[in-house]
Amino acid sequence: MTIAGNKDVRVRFAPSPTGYLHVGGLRTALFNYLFARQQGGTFILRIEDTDQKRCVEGALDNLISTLNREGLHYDEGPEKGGDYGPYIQSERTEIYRKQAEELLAKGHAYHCFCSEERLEELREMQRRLRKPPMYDGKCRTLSSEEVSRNLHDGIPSVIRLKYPKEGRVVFDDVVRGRVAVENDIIDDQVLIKSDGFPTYHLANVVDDHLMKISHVIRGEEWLSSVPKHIYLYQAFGWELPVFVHLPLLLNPDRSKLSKRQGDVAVESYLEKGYLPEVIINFIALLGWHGPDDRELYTLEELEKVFTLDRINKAGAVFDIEKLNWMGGIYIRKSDVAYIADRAKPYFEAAGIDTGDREKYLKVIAVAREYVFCLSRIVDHARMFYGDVDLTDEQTKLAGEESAQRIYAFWMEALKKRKTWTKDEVNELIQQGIATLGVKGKNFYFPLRLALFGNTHGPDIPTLIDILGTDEAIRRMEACIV
RNA sequence: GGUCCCAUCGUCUAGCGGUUAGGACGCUGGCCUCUCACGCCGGAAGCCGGGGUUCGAUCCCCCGUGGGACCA
Repeated sequence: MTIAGNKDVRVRFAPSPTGYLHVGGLRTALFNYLFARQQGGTFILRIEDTDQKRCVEGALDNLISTLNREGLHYDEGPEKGGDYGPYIQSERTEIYRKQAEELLAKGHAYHCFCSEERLEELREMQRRLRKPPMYDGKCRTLSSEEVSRNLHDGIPSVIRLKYPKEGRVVFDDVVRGRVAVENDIIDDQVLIKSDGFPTYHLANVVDDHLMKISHVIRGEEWLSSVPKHIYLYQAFGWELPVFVHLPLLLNPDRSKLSKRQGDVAVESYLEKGYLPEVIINFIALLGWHGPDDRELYTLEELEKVFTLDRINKAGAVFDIEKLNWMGGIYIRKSDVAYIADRAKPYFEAAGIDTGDREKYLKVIAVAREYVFCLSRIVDHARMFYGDVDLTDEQTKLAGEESAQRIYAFWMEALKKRKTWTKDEVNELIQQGIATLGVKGKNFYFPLRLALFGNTHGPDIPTLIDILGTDEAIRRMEACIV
């Protein structure tokens, strides 16, 4: 199972196209991808859109583009193709129908003609009796004559799994170990709905088999439906895949990560300018940990070291604080030009002209020190472009007599030359302090205010270097009362 | 309600019978520094509870408690 170069390893990420990619989904996709790459296997994308109610226009394109932006390129799937297509379940309904027929013929499934009303009443009664809500098997024993008559009469029906009422299932999960479930608590799951579409359970098992999926790596929420799946595999006479149920991603209150409690769409993190590689790195560490204390990994590095046996069992809270920390690390450690290019759209959106490349790079080098995502860089960069806006209080500070003397000194000094190195500016600072008799904050704050619009920020030589001598003079002039 | 899963600092986690229980985020003290940010150094903070097994349990078993998921 851990032999590299295993061509038989075929895994899939099988999301529903509900409009956006959930971070939990991305984590599942990532682990599938990493396992495939680490093993030299195949990573497949399959779209589970049999629940038409949940499908959203444009969701598929969005899904694919997000996966691509995150670097999780699949080997087989929609648009790309492969030997086991189609990879969209709604295009495979004929297959499921045939498989359901087979189950019917083998006596592992049956037609159920119970109305929605009866089912509702049944549930209501079970609720009152504090019994687990499940189908009572009324149509299990229908004679073939009754079935064909009902079918002929056009009574709406579904096809249900004829799940055994006795015994127990025992199966192995790579993460959980051995799991045992009593059969009597398992419902006669609907396989084909009245609209002819299959349910998740049927489509999933059929596709996993036909697509030769070797390892089913998915979220823990599916663990409790494994017995039904196993029964299906056995009913068809198919070999079982290896099950790998991943721990859930959790909200801060430890419930399953949901839209209710913050952003869960990968796209929205991307929009905010979290680097794609940050999201991958961060999410890889939710439920998985490398062999040492390392926290920073590129996708390629993860591909090398990822193993299933280091997956954790317990759910993991999605901690935005730590994501932010990691975001900041990447923004500071990456190449300035790379960050500059990535940040450009945010500057354009803010109406800032980044045409002066040299200046822009200097701005980015400074502004990135303060942020954890690209969209925020602009907030720390806009003062280098356009005019400085001072509050009343700041204007008052700049208008003080000592501040005015400082400006006069600098305007006079800077005029002497076109360009100044940082060292030369530092010399000027020393001169200024000496001649004006002002030092420390009293010297620097008015300066930073005039040049930058804030008493906190980069050092003076850096500010003058970025702005250029002329602009620096102009800005101080603007502060002269 | 039933079933299943889970349980180490607030959070992410290392640990696979004997460790001063390690790392990271966050918090915090200090250093750097004109300020902020970065960076660096230090600190506080954890084995859910009770029984076993064992010379010895964070680790293995059972029960409880708590949390979660699924079923509708």
